[in-house]
Amino acid sequence: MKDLDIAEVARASGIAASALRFYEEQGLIAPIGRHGLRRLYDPGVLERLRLIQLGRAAGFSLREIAAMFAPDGRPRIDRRKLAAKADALDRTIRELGALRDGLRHAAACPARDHLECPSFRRLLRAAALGAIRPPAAPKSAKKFRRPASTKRRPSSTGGGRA
Amino acid sequence: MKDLDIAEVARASGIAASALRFYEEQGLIAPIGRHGLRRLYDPGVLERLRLIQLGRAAGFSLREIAAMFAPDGRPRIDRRKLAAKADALDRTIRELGALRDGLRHAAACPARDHLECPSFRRLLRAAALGAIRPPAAPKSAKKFRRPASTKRRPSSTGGGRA
DNA sequence: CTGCCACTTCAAGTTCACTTGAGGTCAAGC
DNA sequence: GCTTGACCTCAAGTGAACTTGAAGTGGCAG
Repeated sequence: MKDLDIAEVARASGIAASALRFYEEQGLIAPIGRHGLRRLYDPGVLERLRLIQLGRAAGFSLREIAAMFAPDGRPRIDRRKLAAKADALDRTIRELGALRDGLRHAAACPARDHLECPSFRRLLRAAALGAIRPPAAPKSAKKFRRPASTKRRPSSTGGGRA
Repeated sequence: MKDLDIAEVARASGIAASALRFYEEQGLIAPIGRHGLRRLYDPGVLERLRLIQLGRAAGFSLREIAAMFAPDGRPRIDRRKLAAKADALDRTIRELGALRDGLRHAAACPARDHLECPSFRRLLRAAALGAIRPPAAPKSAKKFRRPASTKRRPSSTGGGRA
């Protein structure tokens, strides 16, 4: 395939060009070359970006993601850490599952005060078992400059605590 | 039960006193009174804090959480929004599940370059289907005020994009 | 009554992940 | 050959969620 310029990558990945440059600065991606000043990207960068987005969604910091990617390109990953992360993710998933059930219950439960509902409290208690590591909060989302859609609403960030 | 002072709440919840004051400033919690200058909390605040932590883990911003709590105290929640959030959570959970599987696979797969492994690529593709909303990044996690340590290493935060 | 020190307020600082703005370059179209 | 404008760099700004520091207050042990 032909190489892509930054605008094409931005369009294809849904990631702003400024963010792509930032990722490069952080060592997460790299262009294969330049055409004049302009960066040229191998189409494979799109897969890498998907991996990055995924990692972010899972609560990894860019630094952590960079660490599991290796500076040179391919995902040289520490298998032990990977397994540990998978376990952590599993816990998070279970907690989020409990939260989801709690939300659904709250949406359906006729009780006026959810904290009075025994089943809601049970879910709450179950979900709160593991020390939760809050994800990071996106800022706002500017998009790159597409006309419609892309609603971008930050989510949250957190201060995790012991 | 007896009322708690801020240090007790911090200890019981695992949330720093400074964060509790911050939450109060943001309208997320409130003391039931004061003893002199000192805040006194109803033990019920602990449940509220669990809910807040859970919400943060699920990717809600403090603002969003405050919105679903109501300024007066009880969780007056918009059932429609709740259901929508549950659906969004469900998508996130599925994506994280795919990511977890991908991580586990990567930890076990003998292929040197995971991107060359068809099953890893398939997982990647599956996981990337939904536009992912990255969570927020906790700053560090200071704990409340333990003597040593507190190394402060942030984890991640994210900028989501369409 | 004295002193301690946990608690208080308030402003400023920090981290993360980007975005924005100013000023510059250059490939391509006219 | 000149203009255009997408792309460039670099510094500074932004927002979220807290933390930190300085200066003050007051309950309570002694």
